Amino acid sequence: MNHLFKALNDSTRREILSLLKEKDMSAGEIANEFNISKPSISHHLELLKRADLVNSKKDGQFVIYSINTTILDDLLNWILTLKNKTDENP
Amino acid sequence: MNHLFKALNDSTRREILSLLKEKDMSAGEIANEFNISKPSISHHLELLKRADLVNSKKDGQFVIYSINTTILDDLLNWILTLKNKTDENP
DNA sequence: TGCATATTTAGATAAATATCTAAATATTTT
DNA sequence: AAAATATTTAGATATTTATCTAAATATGCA
Repeated sequence: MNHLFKALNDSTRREILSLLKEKDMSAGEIANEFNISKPSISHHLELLKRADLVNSKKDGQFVIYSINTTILDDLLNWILTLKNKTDENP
Repeated sequence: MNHLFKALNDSTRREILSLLKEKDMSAGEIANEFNISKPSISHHLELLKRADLVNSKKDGQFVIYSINTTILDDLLNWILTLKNKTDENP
């Protein structure tokens, strides 16, 4: 859960997820959407990967990133648990 | 949204929310649950308040904190939007 | 084989953050 | 009014983090 919250606590990374929601993209394509150096974007992608929010696969010289939303179910459950004052109404 | 993600990106603050889910507590009661100084807890509570995740009301010399989960609806929607690949299936 | 393109790794730096102790403020009690 | 209790504010410090440039590591192409 720590990795997940950490990954989401940055607007650039959240924007990357929004982009990947629409379509898979290479690291370079993603970097072109921001006024941030490619190494910085690479670092952000690494944190997203560590949180299991994105997958990557090598395609020739490119690395294609895709979103993985299954991990967000954990977050959904965490939130819903917090919203249920007790477990009396599950 | 920035304040919200920032507030949640700390395990102490998330634990505070879990405590407040069960019952309202004073700042001191909260602090007693952690091996962290009271000023540090006070700082965490301030960040939770800035994110609108908790409310506080003064009761004599005590300050009673309570959880506010309505702001979590924004987070829920943000997650659900991300999970819907397109808006074709709303 | 050698050059161009794509991405990551390394190392440096400035800003943000969690924590502490000491002091200030507010309230209650004696 | 003075002492005790509860909480926050101030100021300091060590760690984490986002960012950069330069260099290293793939891969593709001529």
